[in-house]
Amino acid sequence: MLNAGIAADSYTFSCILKCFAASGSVKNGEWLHGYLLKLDLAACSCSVVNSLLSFYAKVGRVESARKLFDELPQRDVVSWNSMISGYVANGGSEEGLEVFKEMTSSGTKPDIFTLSAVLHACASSGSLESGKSVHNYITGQGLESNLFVCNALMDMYAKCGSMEDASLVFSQMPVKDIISWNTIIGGYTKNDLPNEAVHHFATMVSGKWEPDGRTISCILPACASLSALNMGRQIHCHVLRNGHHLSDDRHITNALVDMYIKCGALVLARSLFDTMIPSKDLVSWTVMIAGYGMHGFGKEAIRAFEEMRRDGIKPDGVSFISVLYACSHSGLVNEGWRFFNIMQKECKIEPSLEHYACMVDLLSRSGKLQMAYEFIKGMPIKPDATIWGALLCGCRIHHDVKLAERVAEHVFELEPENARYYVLLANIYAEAEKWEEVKELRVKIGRRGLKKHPGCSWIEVKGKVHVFVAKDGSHPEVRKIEALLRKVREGMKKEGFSPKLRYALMNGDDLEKEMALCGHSEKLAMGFGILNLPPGKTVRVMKNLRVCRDCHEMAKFMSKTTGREIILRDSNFFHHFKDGSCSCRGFW
DNA sequence: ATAGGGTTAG
Repeated sequence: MLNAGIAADSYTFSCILKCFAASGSVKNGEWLHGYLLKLDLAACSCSVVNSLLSFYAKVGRVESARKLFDELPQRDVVSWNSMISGYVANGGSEEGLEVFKEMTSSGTKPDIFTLSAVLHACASSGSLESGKSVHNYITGQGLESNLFVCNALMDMYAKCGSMEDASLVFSQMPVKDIISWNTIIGGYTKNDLPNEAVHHFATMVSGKWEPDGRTISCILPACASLSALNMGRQIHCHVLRNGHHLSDDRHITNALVDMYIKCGALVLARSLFDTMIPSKDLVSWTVMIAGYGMHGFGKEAIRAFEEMRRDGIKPDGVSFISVLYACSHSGLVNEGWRFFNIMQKECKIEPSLEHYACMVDLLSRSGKLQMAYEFIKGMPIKPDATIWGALLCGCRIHHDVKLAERVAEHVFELEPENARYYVLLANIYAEAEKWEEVKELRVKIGRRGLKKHPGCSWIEVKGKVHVFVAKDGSHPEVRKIEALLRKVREGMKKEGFSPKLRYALMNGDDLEKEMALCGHSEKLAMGFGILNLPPGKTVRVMKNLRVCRDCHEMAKFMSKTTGREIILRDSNFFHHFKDGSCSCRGFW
């Protein structure tokens, strides 16, 4: 065009800059910038300058954008907006908020584009405080009903962890669109409120809204965390019914594979994973590797990791966490060390706190408690409570009270308000029959007013979820279940399996301890499943905390005597019981 | 006909 002697106008330049931005052609854009300077066109056309600003932001040259922005003789609202969103898109939330302040004090009135960029900045820096002040500003401007603004507000509140505020915005919106629904559902899912997510999904569907791919990707992790296999299956059916535009979406398939894994359906997950030829990406592999780890198949996890690398996919930090966890859950200490080294030396990935936590977990689970302690001491970054907590868990498994006390000091100093760790130490004392120390800790928990999560287990039978809490006799069939469990216990004793009384975690005589063990929620749920599910059907039980060792023994025994498979999902691991043994082979 | 915005999977 230029060679033909046809003069380009500002529209031409805007179009071509958009092209350069989309293809990431930094050189071409910079050349055009120089060309425009010679023509002095940049000075007279706001739209061209703003195109240039947006070009620099999109190719990640936010410094060049800033330089151009600073030299502008006049700025309109789009210039300000481009500068703010340029910063935000390149990880400069703080700078974006600074520019916003400059903008308001310079007398340029922010519009809804400005506000969504600024809200995005608050969201990615996770600062609820600045988000709220922007919300106040929005209300002052009378923009609190605008659809775009509300969607951005909800997303900001969700990312800052306040679903109360997000749902308040949602409920007051005069008009909603699919993005509003996706944002609120995804917000609940990410903030670990899966029941709320499911509730909103149900409301959405019954309100004649058609879920799209994003909705599906938002709701599946909620099914996964609830272990709601039937609901997950129904959503999978919806995806299949709605044809290619949904089922070809890799986000959805990856989320489906993850859902099946976390619902205990590893075989289904693997066959779906296998259909993803050749479109498996890093996330697909990571999900599968983590899945094998969670189900106790460490060797398969390693095989998958190596297959992924052979396929030319470069592992990232998250995929290393998956493989390290898999090693730790299967007691593969040497392999774990190997991957920890590969990660740093070959892949040049700096280990994060999570990687260190995996290593501590790996060492302490396999009984190398002292080594784990030294490992923590030698960390180049400051260990947090989860790191020390992993070692504390190891101390419990291997009954090391002395080390536990030293470790607990670190944990309590770092997270004095987390009841979990006090309970953990109390359990360690209880298992060692140190009742005075147990009492002291209970007093401490009470004095601090801390709330601990009661253990509970649940099971789905005929479409209904039955929840059991330890020692809770409220379920109508609890007498029948207890009778069954007593019979199982007698059978176990006859074959020489005595009850693991130390896990009763109470001071008393043997009979009292046996009674307490019998009331554990996972036993009640398993017993209920055996009594109410058709013969031969797999019993799938979920528990919010870790499985008790005595319950683990009993599950093994019952899988043999009833000829049923039992799948027990606890807070982070699956146990598959079959013919008297468990897939975890003692590691968990 | 020209520049800027909101929601997904590990």
